[in-house]
Amino acid sequence: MVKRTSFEGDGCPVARSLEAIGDWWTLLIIREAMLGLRRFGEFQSKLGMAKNILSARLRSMLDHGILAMVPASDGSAYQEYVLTPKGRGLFPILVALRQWSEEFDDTPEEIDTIMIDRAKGRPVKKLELHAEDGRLLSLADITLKPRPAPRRRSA
Amino acid sequence: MVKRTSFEGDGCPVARSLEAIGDWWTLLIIREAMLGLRRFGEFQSKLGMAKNILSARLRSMLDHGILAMVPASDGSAYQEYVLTPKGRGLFPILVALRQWSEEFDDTPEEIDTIMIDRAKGRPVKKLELHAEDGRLLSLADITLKPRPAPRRRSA
DNA sequence: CCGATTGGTTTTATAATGCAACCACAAAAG
DNA sequence: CTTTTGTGGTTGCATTATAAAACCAATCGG
Repeated sequence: MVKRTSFEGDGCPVARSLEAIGDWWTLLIIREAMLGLRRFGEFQSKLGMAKNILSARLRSMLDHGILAMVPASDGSAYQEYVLTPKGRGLFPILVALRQWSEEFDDTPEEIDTIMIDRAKGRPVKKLELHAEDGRLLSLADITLKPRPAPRRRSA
Repeated sequence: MVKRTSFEGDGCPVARSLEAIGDWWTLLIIREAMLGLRRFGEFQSKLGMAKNILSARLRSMLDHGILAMVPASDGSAYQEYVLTPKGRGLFPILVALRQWSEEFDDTPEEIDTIMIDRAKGRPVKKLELHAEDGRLLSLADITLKPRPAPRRRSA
């Protein structure tokens, strides 16, 4: 096999995510969907991508349950692509990508938008990872452990 | 041009991140680096990827300042790849990817590891996005705004 | 009903990926 | 110090993905 290796069977949850959203365009489509775009043509003109690629990505996201097709919105007979809860669940990933650029990009002056708290109009804070007891955690504070065996009925 | 479209000039910080880490293998290499791998052969055998691809990805990450080469560690004359602060800054992205799988994967029983707080041995909480005043924010609570013009000396 | 727009599919060309073979140099063995 | 092994790659070729453009059917606006 020379096809692009699939991570489907992999037990690593990072690999499993990448299997669904790890290609070039998917996250950008999702970003636009989160900003309110819904129609094929909107995505295509906003992102400037080839229509066949967009078509393939949309279908893949439908298959993965990230997007769903809904009948209308205006009165037309066309369909629209909307995020499912699973799709909206990608929000922290986009925030993490954005904040990494904001913090480490070599030419941050080229970044043209900032994410603000709609209620107050103020920039948001950085994503935080906490322990159960509330302590703020960083890379050095965590480790991986095998998943506990699933509960059997008579174990 | 038919080459894979580059997001280099794009002002969107998500696109800019993807330019650096948006390909198939990069984040998996970084995951392994965060778990302690440092040598070419370690990455190659652990990930099972082609050596030329690994070579290209490592070079790209060096160029992007995500990895650095350091001379030794054991006494040998070989070199090792270690994460820079910019590379360690990718940690929230990996956490976000992991947690998305944990929450939305169709077959979560196939996920083989969980992330735990090293100090307490307990699972970590979900990533949280807060406003400056501490309110927990979700997708519906945020919006984007053009980046404020950079301060000029005599403005 | 006629033309334009929307939402794609098909075709064809190029770039990226995967695998295997090869190679230089360091390290270890004799 | 000579041979052998292991590390860290590069090179060549087959396959796959991506891109751009042409094409096409259904829908909508008048």
